[in-house]
Amino acid sequence: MGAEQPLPTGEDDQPIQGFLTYRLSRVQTKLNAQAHALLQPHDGLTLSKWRILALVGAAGETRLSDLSRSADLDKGLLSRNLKSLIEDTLVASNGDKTDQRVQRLSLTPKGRALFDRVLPRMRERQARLRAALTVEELEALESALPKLEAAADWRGNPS
Amino acid sequence: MGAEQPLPTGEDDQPIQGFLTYRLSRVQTKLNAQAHALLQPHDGLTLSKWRILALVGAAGETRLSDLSRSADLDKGLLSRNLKSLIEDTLVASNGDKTDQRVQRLSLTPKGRALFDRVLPRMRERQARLRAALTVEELEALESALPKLEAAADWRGNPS
DNA sequence: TATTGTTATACTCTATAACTATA
DNA sequence: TATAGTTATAGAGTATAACAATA
Repeated sequence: MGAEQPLPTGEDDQPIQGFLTYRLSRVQTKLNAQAHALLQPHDGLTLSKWRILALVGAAGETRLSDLSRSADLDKGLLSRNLKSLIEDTLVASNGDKTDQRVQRLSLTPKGRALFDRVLPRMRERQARLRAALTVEELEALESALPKLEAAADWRGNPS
Repeated sequence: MGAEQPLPTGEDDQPIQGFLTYRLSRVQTKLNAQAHALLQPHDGLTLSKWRILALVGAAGETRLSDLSRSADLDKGLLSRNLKSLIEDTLVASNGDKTDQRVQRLSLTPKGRALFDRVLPRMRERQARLRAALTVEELEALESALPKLEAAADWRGNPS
């Protein structure tokens, strides 16, 4: 067991409300509620469904395994949400001729119409969120997020 | 602004993967998984339970309605988690003499011991997350989060 | 009437894994 | 053996609201 250097915390008595993760979580909760409120009037879209709809729409044509890899989404979640989107005739699923395991996914006209109706609202949301920040904050945020994502892999020493 | 074309991946229409909220959500998912992994070995604490335990621990003595207000937590969530914490004899609940609706909450010795055991690990986590960022990123993040929280109140124009 | 706290309902999300059918 | 995708399960978070007891 190597002696580890204590990390410079600087704020050793910080209460839990001050934890970065606590405040991130609060913001995330509010952002989710906002997304829910914006999406709900549109065919009862959930955030997951909207994201999948948008990913399929952006890809033009894709498949479940590609979405799972590129967007780092669970394939079970994808499968269940896609099933629902297909039942609502928002997404079309067509068998691939050369690989019969594969379903080729694309938006139906109805799905495309929904996508085109919702996207501007979600873009406006993004624009408003960005507008609430200074350029410096925005840039720092963009560079900080992948670092936090990487640091979230730490799992502690099994002491 | 001209008419926007929802092209597959143009330059001025940012794909959904680039949305700030999308990336925040990814980070949040990983942070939650990290917290879960760190807490799980300690009496199967969930993140909610840990937070409530920590809030009670920090307050010394408090009550459900105070926690709900100060930490902006749902009282149903609080009640259910507290019930479980009380069953595990981690939190003590004592009736208030002057107001019989109120339960006064505090940590039991067992709860205090768990708190004291877990807190250093969670502090180290915070320190590591902070250490992954530059001072500028950290400061920008701290000033950006409340702004995002406020901007998340926007609900769109009912067009 | 308002507040404190409990409980019920219902849905979503996350994680895991068993399972099939193809390749 | 590996991959594509489905399905089941279970736990956790979230939102809403009905409800009882007390103030």
